[in-house]
Order: sequence, then C-alpha cells, then structure tokens
Amino acid sequence: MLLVQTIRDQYDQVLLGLKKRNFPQATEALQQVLALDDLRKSSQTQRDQLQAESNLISKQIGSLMKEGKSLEATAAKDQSSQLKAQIKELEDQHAQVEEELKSLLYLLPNVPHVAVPAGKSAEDNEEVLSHGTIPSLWEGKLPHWELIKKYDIIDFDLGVKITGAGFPVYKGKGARLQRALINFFLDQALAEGYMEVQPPILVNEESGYGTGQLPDKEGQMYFAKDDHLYLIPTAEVPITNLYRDVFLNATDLPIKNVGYTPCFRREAGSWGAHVRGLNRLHQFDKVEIVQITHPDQSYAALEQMSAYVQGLLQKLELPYRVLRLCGGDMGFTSAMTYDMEVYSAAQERWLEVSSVSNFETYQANRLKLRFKGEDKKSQFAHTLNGSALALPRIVASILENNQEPDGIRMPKVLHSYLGFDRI
RNA sequence: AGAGAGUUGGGUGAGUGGCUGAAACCAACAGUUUGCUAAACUGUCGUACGGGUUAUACUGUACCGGGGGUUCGAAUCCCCCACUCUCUGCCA
Repeated sequence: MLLVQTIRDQYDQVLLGLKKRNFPQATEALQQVLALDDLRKSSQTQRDQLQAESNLISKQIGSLMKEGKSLEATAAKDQSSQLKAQIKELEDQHAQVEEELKSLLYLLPNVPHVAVPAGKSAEDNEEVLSHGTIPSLWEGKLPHWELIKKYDIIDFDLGVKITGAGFPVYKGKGARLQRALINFFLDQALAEGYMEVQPPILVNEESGYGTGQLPDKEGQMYFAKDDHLYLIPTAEVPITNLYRDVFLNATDLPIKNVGYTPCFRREAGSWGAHVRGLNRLHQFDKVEIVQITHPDQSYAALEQMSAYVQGLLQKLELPYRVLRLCGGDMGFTSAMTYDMEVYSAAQERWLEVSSVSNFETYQANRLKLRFKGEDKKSQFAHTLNGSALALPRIVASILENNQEPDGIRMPKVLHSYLGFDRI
C-alpha cells in the first residue's frame, strides 16, 4: 500500500507512475486520498481537543469526590456527559474517514520505478538480454505432454481421478526429477547465503493482506472455509509474513530467506490452448527466495537476485531471456519486475519460469515491517522476492529441449541429485 | 472435540475503577569511575496518529490479545471473538 506521505511529497511521480500502469482516474484517486487525509487530520485534531477536555474534567471529578464536594462533582459529570456525545460523533466520523482512506489506498497499485517501460501488455515488455542457443531438434520431436506419456513419468489422468484437472501425479523418474530439482535449487540458494525456512502452506487472512493477495486476488486462492485459511499461491506469502509486525535493526539487513513449498492457484478463467500439460497447473512446486533490505540497497538486491536466477538457468543448460515488465503487465504490488523465460523447443515458445520483483515499501507498509536506522528513526524496509525456481515449466523445457530419439538427457548438475542421467 | 487457566512494554512480572503509559527486576543505550575487561553508580529507554518547530524542544490523543459495552472516568467490571497453556479424548 502506498504511503500517503509519498503521495503528498512526490505527487507528480506517483501520478506518472499510476498512468504508466494505465490506472484509470489516477488524478481523481490521488486527489481523493489527499482530501481524505486532510479530513482525517482535522477531524483528529478536533476530536483530540474535546477528548483532552473531557479527560481533564474526569480527573477533576475524582478529586472533587475525594474532597466531598458532591454538588460540584455532579455538575462536572453533566458537563462531561455532554462532551461525550460530541466526542462520540467526531469519533465515528474520524473512523469512517480512516476506513475510506484505507480502502482507497488498497485499490492503488504500487508506483513503478522510473526505469519501468510504459506499455499495456506483455507485448510491451522490454527484453533485457537473452542467453544460450535454441536447440534444433529432430523431426520426431514431441511436446512435453506427449513425452511424459511416452516415458510414463507424469500422469494427468491419475491426477484427475484423485483430485481434478491441473493436479498431476509424478511417477518414477518424474517424481525423482521433482525431488532433484527442489534439492538442487535449495542447495544453490544456501550457497548464495539464503537461510532455508519451511513455512506453513495455509495462511490466515492477515497474511493475505500483508503481501497484497487480499483484498485483490481473493478468487485466485483456495480457501478452507471452516478454518478460514487460504492455501498459499506462492511461498512469498508465508515467508514475507514472517516479518509482519517486526521491528528490525539496520544491522539485521539484508535478510535472505529461501523456502520450498507447493503452491496452489485456482487460475479461474485462465484455461485455454496455451496452458496444456505443465504450462499451467493448480498445484505446483516452487522454491522461492525472499529478501528484506535497506531501501538504499533494494535495487542492487534485485539485480543480484536476477543474476542468481540466471545462474540457475545456465547451470540447467536452458536457453532463456530476461524481460523487464512494462507498467501494464507488472503485478499490482511490484515496483519493478524481471521475468525469466525459458525457451521450450518443442512447443516453440517462451515459458515464464521466474518472476523477480522489488516491492519497495509497498508490502512493508501493509506488513508494518520496519527497521531502526543509524539515525534511530524507524522506517519501512524494502521487500523483494523471486522464484528460484518454479518447477513445472523447467521440467517441460528440460524434457523438450533435451529429447533424443531414444531418451531424454538430464542436465549434468542434476545427475548426482537424480541418481540417473537419462530418462 | 470436552473441562479449566491465561494473554500487560524487548524479556520476567506487579497492578481489581481516578494519584497507572503503566511498579520492580533484567536486557539495551549513553555517561561517570577504571590501565583494559568486569563491577558499581547516574541517566535514557514503547508504538501510532495529530499539533508545534528550519530541525529539536515541547505538547494532545489512542494503545495493557482483538472488537463491543457499562461509567463522568476502565489494564482493572460486563459481553463476543481470537490465540496460548494444562488435563482428558483423538491422531501422523
């Protein structure tokens, strides 16, 4: 959530930023925020003054009673009762203004960094770099949804039987490939200085608000109604929320956490021709990296995380490109996002396998994640996260890109994890 | 799931209607003392939102798990909810 102070101090930049996102009626929304904030301040001043008066009278009543001056005390009580009615009214008004302000702020997305390109959709994303060569496969190449049947390593029909569409069953070498990738990713992150955490995969409502999934993306999460808990769509939610309502010292920063979790997404209304096989699932596995940094360091951290993810793709010998998302394609809460896409050679298309974002103070403000700096003043930290990596599309591209007429080569770095080198 | 007990500032913990934003102790920070360390002593030591100031200072309000109520006045009384602990039950 944007800080009102930022909207006030950097009005033009914020407005420009919202326009870059194609946010409708940006000017009106910002004006309304400022108007509500002014109203909030003035109503608070009024209320506080009356409250101070009332507090004073109440104190006087106490001493009057002690001195046995019951007549004066009764008079004071009447006066206080009258004040109370006024205070109640101001109080309600103030609470209402604050509520309006908050729900308005919830609707405002983060302001993109100046380097974020303008644009409406994925077409306008900016290619930062590409790496590796696209393999030329022989004519009998198969898309991964055929390969998994041919080698009997991932079974969608079984998943349908026990759960439903989008919940595949990994079998034999398919299951071992999953486990190998998870371990490989975790080990790599550990070597990079991340601390491993294993968070719950159901979270409460506060956590959903903390990272910004709520109130916006309610319909995207599975919900356990009786217990009022959400299945996580990404480990970002529980890991970042570890630091909700936390006061850090500047010396604690940066905090670097990594965690593996399954992720659950309802993907309501997003099924179509391009989402066959592993391209889109309701349940998938992902290793997520999260950083909490000093505001001065967050963009350096973003670059570092991007480079780290690229390193993983290089080790897996996958051709990839890095995109800087445009304002229109970026997530609601992000200030800058890099997407890493891997080329899947049988589908002949790029698949997004990682998204690395800097949220600046947008999440920290909701989380109340602050630190005390050198000047002993509290300020909001910056939060970042990235997939490192999401498994299904990595699996898809490994299978497709490395297929040969008599089997599928596994990347060298995985051999020791897998215990085999071909499928 | 049933019964009972509890939730106070960074920690322990006192506080059953006004003198309590909250004792005491510990931790932390600053200073004094000391050759250094330690100890001792002194002081500081919550957060948020307002007012005020160039910035401090200063000042108002709210906050003792969350929400509501009683009262002139609530950490303290009442109601609802959440969570924690203990016992019983169930169980990987």
